[in-house]
Amino acid sequence: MDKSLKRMATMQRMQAKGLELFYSKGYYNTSVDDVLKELSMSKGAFYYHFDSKEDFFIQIVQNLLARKVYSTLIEPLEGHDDPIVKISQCFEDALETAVHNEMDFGCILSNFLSEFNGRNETIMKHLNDILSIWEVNLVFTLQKGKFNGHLDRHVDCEAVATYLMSSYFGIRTLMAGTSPSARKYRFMGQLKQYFKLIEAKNITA
Amino acid sequence: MDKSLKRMATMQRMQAKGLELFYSKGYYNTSVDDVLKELSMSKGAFYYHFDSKEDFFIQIVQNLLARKVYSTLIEPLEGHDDPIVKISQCFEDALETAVHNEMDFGCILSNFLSEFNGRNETIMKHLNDILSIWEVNLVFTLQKGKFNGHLDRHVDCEAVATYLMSSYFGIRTLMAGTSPSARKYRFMGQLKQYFKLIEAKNITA
DNA sequence: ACTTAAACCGACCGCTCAGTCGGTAACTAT
DNA sequence: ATAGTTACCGACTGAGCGGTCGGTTTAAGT
Repeated sequence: MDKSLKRMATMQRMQAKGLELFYSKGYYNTSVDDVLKELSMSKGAFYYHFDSKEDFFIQIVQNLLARKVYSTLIEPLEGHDDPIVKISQCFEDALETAVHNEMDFGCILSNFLSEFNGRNETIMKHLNDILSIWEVNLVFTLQKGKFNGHLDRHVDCEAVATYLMSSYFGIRTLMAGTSPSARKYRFMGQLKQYFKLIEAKNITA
Repeated sequence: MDKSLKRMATMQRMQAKGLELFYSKGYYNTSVDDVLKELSMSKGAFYYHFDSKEDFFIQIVQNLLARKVYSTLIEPLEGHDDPIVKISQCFEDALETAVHNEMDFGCILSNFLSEFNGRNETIMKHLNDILSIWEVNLVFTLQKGKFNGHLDRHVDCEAVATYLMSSYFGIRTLMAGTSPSARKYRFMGQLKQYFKLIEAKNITA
């Protein structure tokens, strides 16, 4: 399955730089030549490894974005602890990287969803795949939390997942504007208020 | 202040079609010729009325987007009734138009914020102006609600506004993907749960 | 009828972009 | 050494873009 190591290494380099530029300048606003210039490589090298700009992007989505979303937004939720604590921490960490202008992979996903929506069916399909993996895992984590007695029995896990994803994507759009760290602080405060609603009620002392 | 009526009418037509195309295909993915083709007009007409594509877009933002955001997201909040009821209804209405694939101006704003972030300072400034007008009015509405006894005294109005804007922008990104009406339903349910947190507590019966 | 200016036309320019192609260097197998 | 394959080079093509400009139409004023 692994082609020659050299090939893999080159493709990795190209994809990493590609993601960086596509994220910061947008897909349609980044030319293949922009990527190649930063890598001091030639058109020939690019089209030797990839069929087209679109193919290049899709491979980036599958090889880099999907893995990173998994490792930053899904993996941290594993285990049997209180899902509220883990989701809070997970969002906190993700938004903190966003404050420092590093690549926040949830934000990347959200940006690309906006950029390709209604413009490129093929790419949207791949992005929506990642989105639904996140959604499924969030729902699963919440259900497990309910089963383990961390969440209130009446909680609608699908709805909570939708709401959490919404607020996360939205705060990233807002933070891109002005005063990101103040907005992050306010957001996390309200998120924790919201979490109080769905945590298990200690009706019996 | 009003130039000749003909001039105004033509510019209006161009701007309306421009917004429609920029919204559905994105700014960078829509050429001036695309707009002109749909209007059966010529390059000359376009550059007679507008300095550049960017100038054209900024005028659209100021003349159409700003007004529409105001009339759909801000004006409905006026008055002295319970802000929770009004904000709920306002979001409900905006998301309903979104379900039917009509132009939802909050969504347009959110999309453009994503598209121009880090790519065009000038345009971002105009978009952020609209955003902060919305924010200021939300905060004001909430504070008034607190004063009128509809909201709990301990509510942090800035934080609630940030949280509301986040969730609204986010749900629009999500709804663009799959099953918009199911997501809208789940979202509104959780939003109403959240509102229970900030409404005035009837501690005294 | 003549003048004038606003409104509009569309060929054209310079440039950027995705993608092509004939060539070459480096490595590997025999 | 030779042949074949992989990896890479960079000039080039053709389409599409934003923007220009000389010219034409329309309508109002006199």
